[in-house]
Amino acid sequence: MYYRFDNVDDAFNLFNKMIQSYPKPSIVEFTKLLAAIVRMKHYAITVSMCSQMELLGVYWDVYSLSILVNCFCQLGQIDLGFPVLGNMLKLGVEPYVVTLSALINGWVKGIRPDIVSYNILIDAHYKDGKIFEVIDTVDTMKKQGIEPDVVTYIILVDVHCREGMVSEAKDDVGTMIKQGIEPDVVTYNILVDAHCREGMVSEAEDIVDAIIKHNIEPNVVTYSALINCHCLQNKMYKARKVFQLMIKKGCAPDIFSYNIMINGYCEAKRIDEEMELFHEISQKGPILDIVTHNTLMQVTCSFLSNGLCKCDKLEEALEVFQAMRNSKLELDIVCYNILIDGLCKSGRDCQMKHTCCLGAWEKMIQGFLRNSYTSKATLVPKEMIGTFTFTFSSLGWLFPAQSFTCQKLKQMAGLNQQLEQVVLYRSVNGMLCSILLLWHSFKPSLVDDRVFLGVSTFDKFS
DNA sequence: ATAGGGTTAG
Repeated sequence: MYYRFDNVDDAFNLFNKMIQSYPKPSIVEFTKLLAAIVRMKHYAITVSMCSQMELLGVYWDVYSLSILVNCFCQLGQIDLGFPVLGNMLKLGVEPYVVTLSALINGWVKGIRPDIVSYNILIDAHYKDGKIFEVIDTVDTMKKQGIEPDVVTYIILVDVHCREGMVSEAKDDVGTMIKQGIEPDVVTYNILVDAHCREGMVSEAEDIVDAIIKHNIEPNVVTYSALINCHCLQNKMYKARKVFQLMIKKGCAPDIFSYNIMINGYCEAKRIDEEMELFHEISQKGPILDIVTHNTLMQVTCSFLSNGLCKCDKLEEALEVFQAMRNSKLELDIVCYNILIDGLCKSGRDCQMKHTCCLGAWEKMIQGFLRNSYTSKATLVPKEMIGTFTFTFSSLGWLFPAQSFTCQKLKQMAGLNQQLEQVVLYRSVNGMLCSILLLWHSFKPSLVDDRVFLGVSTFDKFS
């Protein structure tokens, strides 16, 4: 049985029931719940739950550990995350030294890594840009008598594709087949996408034709990659054609396909068609997500640089932003960057900036409180850099490192005297991550670690 | 029950 939730709150409620029940549910039950939350891409919440489970003395197994480790990887917290894992497992080892290799090297109490553990680690190394480690881990795995499977090969194919080595990626697929591992639609999707990115459109189309002949049905990802390919070349009529073909073949467009189309129309400055499509999804399509909204904000903000209709366009972007704040959508770093960029371009309207800062503040505090990272916040020191106060905090868990955002904020702070303080956060491993803008209504004297330590201090602001 | 693919800012 799987869990499926419409929103995180329901999952959260169930989790709270589970940790209060007696006898306490088995790790299997917890794992099913965690898996459901991971499917909703709420990695930080999952980590937080794992940490509470540890306090309850739940026994970990290779499945639950894989989920946890994967969350760290998805959060881009490879260096930071694994020590926490080590700590959680009470290995009694110095923090910052232990990594997932603890699991791989068999240091973790009797839990043997399986093919999934290895694939997660291989993928994590790859996403971290450590290609040597990718190869190394594959070797280690083989030495342990675990042979690469289709997922392992897919990562290797992806490595070659992202390095622009498309023909090498094709060779990988040949090797797979020789090893008796049948490439699946995911494998071919990577190849199709890679060819599109290299501008080899007809080759991409040939691959799709070839896989159909091999009785592999293209799926929504295959079609989306092709659609995106045409969009990137500004050939919207072709994109539309594939979009319609997909529907005709009984493959329902998902939010990705719609977002790709909408973005394509935006880039082509065909706003009418973009809005038409937007209304189409609003009525009968999948639920609009953060990317859809961000794209809408982006298209209005893109007018700002042309020096056209400055204020009303920014007003439009702010309306979208407001709608997002009122929704259950979790605002992300791209959202803030688009808005901050728009604010910079549009001059220095205080009211607008106020809206932006307040939003950033509220969302971060909400996320922070819900994820209950209070204990992590106490672990970290504080330092001053330049004219800004950099405070170390666990807010980095909410947003990954973004130096661009920080630059924009500095620019903005310089422009606006009323902005009393810009506080930039760094995660423990020293990477710039989230931003918090403190508006003048918040007393600067409260700008210290206490601000982040929980509800009691938060009350002072609300 | 866990792992892999397609979208938005710079």
